[in-house]
Amino acid sequence: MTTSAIRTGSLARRERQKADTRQAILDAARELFVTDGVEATTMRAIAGKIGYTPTAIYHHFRDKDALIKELCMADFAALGQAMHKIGRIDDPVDRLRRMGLAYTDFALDNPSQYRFMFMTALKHPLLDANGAVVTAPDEDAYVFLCSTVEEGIQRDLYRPELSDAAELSQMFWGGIHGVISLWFTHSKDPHITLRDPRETVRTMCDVMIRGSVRHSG
Amino acid sequence: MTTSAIRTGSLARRERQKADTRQAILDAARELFVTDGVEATTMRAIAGKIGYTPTAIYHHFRDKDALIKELCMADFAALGQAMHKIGRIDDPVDRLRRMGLAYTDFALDNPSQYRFMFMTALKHPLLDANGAVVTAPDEDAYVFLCSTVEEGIQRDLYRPELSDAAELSQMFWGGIHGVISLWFTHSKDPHITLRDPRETVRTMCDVMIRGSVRHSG
DNA sequence: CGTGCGGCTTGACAGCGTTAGGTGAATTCC
DNA sequence: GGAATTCACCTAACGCTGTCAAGCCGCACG
Repeated sequence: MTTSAIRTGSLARRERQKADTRQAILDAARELFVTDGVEATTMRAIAGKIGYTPTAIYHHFRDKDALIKELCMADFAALGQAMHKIGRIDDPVDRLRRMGLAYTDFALDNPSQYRFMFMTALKHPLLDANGAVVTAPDEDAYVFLCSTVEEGIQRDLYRPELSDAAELSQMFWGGIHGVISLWFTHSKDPHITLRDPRETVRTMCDVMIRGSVRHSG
Repeated sequence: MTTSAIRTGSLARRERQKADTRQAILDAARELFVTDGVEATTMRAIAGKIGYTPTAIYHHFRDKDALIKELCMADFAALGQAMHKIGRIDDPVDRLRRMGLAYTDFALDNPSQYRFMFMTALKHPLLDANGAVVTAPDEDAYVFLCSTVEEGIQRDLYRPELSDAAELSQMFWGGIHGVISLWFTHSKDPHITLRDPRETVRTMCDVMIRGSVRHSG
């Protein structure tokens, strides 16, 4: 009894300590990724920031990619949460517009995360600890977008030729994503002076919605 | 006279040989960049492909970035040329639509080039051999886009509140760019099945133009 | 014929992600 | 209580990268 209680207590403490270290790695990595960028952040820098050797990280994460993806998943969850806050709005078209603006805010407030989430191709699909393909966390936000568009289609709010919810969703998503990513890659380009991306996205939402709905006159 | 003729001849040959080597480097780099990607292509691989030592490249280009940019500039020129082929179309709105489709074709036909041209941030601005800031070659296509939009505004083809040519241009450009870049980064994502990007761009052009022009009923 | 220029090579450096093998303290077993 | 075991972490190294200082060597020139 006592031994078992001690054992479980010891085990629990050990696991908690390991979890703490793991979290410390994640925190250090997140901070460096945000300030220096993902590519420029080295495993050695992450380890040094928390007083460990680089190899220690490999006891908690398979490789650098796994570490990045772990952070990425949390970001997808945060994005999904931001999207769901919009869920209350009744009119699916208005909801779509609000989602676009919220998505833009998320991207511009978390540029480093956004870059990795949507501007880099994944090498191998996300795998969890068991090696199984992880149900995409971004499915959350994307499915929410699709269902909002689908709802508008069902209610005959969009023009009849725009009946493909997936295509329409990808048009909206892609459009906003494009303005955002152009801002990230070219805002410091001396040759092109970009307008404020929030303004451009706002205009784009207005234009796209007006071009999509029925009785647009 | 004769000596001067000989000297110039020798010099010319030498310079031609150097230019040939330089071009060989560019050709090898281009091929490897396209097949393996820019990041995955090493200086050693480029040099090996044409039978030189890696350091030989540094006698023709300041560093890897300069080599990449040299290729990039040629691509910008090609894109500009593709855009100018559209220049004949009278109606600036129709011209805009055609430019969007041509831009999409260029991107999907030259994915590797496009990736570097518009999906990576430049570290330092383009410098020519003299160290002066190079007049942006992409200005060509971008200025062409802006002037097409501006022409439409001048002719009162767009809605009165859409009077900012730069914002409108960046909205069109960003929108199309977004669909394309989402395709590049997520077309192999098992969680999201993207529609054919050409189709999505076509729909987007229709929607955006209908949402932008006057008398849209 | 000597001299020098310059394209190219040799050999190296520092840094990267990553790995095999070892250390030492905490825990468990007898 | 002493021995055995576990395991988080470290030491040392590997192969790779972009890049550079110094030297070689053939060709053009005085």
